[in-house]
Amino acid sequence: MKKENPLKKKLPDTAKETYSFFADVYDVVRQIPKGRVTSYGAIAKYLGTGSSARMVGWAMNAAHVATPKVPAHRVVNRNGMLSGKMHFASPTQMEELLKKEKVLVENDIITEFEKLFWDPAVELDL
DNA sequence: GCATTGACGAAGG
DNA sequence: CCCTTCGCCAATG
Repeated sequence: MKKENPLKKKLPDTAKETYSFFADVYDVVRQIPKGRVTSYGAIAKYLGTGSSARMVGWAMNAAHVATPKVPAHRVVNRNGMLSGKMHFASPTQMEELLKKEKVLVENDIITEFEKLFWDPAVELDL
């Protein structure tokens, strides 16, 4: 069952399969509990690592138009750094959102990232 | 159609 | 331990 896709307006035939990847990424990110965070690599791994973490980040770029809105602010790199904060409406938006969820951010790095880390491959237990 | 880039990550020096 | 290089895969120039 497909839902309305954010990029369906473009939807190249070559990317048809790739599209499932997008949907999966969005679905996983939406399942991230409040106050928790995960990494691009973790998501990629959960999806089978066959796609590489970069594709996750790339998918996030399109997540801005995904419905419902994907909490992309809960996704950071393996370093726990807010690498994509500059892609939000405001460079501080990501940080603000995280702090609202009791996620402390210091110097663009999530404090105790290891403790707040939410691994879909573990939590969702495949 | 080839070259560069990118919200990443792991490995090598 | 810090910095550089390679790999991934799709998009964009």
